[in-house]
Amino acid sequence: MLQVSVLRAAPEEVKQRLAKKNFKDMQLVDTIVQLDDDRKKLQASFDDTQAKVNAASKEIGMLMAKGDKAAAEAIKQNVAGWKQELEPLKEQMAVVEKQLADTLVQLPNLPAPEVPEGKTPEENEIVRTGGAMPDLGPEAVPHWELTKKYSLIDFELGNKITGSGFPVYTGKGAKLQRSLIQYFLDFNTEAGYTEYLPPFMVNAASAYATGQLPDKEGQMYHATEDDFYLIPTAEVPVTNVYRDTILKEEALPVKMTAYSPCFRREAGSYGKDVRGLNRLHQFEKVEIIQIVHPDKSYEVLQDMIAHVERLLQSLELPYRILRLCGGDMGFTSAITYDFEVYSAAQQRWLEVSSVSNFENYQTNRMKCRFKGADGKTQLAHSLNGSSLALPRIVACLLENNQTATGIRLPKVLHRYFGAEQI
RNA sequence: GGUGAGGUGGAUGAGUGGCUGAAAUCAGUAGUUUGCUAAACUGCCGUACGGGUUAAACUGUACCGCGGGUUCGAAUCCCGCCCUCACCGCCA
Repeated sequence: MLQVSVLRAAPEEVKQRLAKKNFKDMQLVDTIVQLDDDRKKLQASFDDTQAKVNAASKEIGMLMAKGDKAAAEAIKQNVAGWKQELEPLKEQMAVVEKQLADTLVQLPNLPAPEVPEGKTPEENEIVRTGGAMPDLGPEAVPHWELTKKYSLIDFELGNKITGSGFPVYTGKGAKLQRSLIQYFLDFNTEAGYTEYLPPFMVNAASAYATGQLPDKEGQMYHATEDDFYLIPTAEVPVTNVYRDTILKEEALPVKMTAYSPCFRREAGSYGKDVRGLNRLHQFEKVEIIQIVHPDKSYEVLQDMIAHVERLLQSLELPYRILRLCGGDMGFTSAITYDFEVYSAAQQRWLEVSSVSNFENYQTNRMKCRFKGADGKTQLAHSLNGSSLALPRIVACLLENNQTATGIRLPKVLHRYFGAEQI
């Protein structure tokens, strides 16, 4: 969440930047500043009164020790009065603090200056395009036919076992998943990321810290008996490794990578968007996460983009990198670059990665700080990106590499998959 | 799931109602001294939210797993919850 100090310092500038993100509820900014004023006043008066109570209590203790019971009793009368004053103050403070917290989380992160103006995905900016477009013959088919033809994925079986959006990978299809996960993790750890294998369910505090709650509650599967949430991405458990911690400056940057299945309810999706592997309720993904010094986060963002780009290049897929416009960005992000690969048979671009700098929006919620050389603690910056989400990569690999005799695999996968084609 | 024992500052660990935001030791850090692959001594060394200051200094409040309660006063007493450990049960 945003820091109140930022809102106080320049409320009008904050509003302007929020407007770029297509945020409408501008009076919230003023509401927050007002609530914070109220909070400060209440605390000042509460603290003053409490100080009197504390001083009196100490005095009572000393009088009792001396045996001056009468004097002690007299002071007790005063204390009783102050305590009555404290009760309503305490209640008001709790109310104001809750309002402040509830309001503050309604503000999205501020977009970085270089975020393009725009409200819809059409207004995203294409940064660059890479890889060679395949030249498929007219007999090319979409991946949902290929997965059937080669017995790689059984969507109907998934329907029976669970429901739609829960595919069952079989035989070489399952092995391809495993190969990709293994390859992606190796690629990341070789670049200095430490591998984590996190829990696939988190508690509410963790979901709140990375911003899934309260904003996207309906997107997550919720195990109500134990109040756990199935993770929508490994970002949630892995970023929370550093919740409520104060790092040493020399511990930065923290670089983490993790494989996990991702669970998303995707309520309201339909049509060709959800056909085959395009959108699932459960899918596999490898994520990269960094926690860095605030001065370095934009440099690191470029590193992460280059890292994901190299990974896509190694898979020999045609791709493009988009800089998302303000209106299409996520709630918690300051800037986001999406990676899309071209699905030759569907003739459309499919998102396979999203690399974002959250600046201190997540770390402020998480209370993830570091102690600088000057001894002061300050919030770190957090970033993350997919490297990569599997389903659409698989869709493109299958479609773009289909031949009359089978499906070719890119060189880097040969040793993981144990064969050069399917 | 059951029974028992516990959860104190970076670590170990003292503290059963007031003089404890918390002993002591270790680690960390600044310095002094002696000098040589280091030792001794001294100071400093939690977090959050306020007040205050150009910035400090200084100062108020809260925090000893979390949340309530008793009391003039709670790390200390009571209740609920969470977690850890041991044993039992169950089990990949």
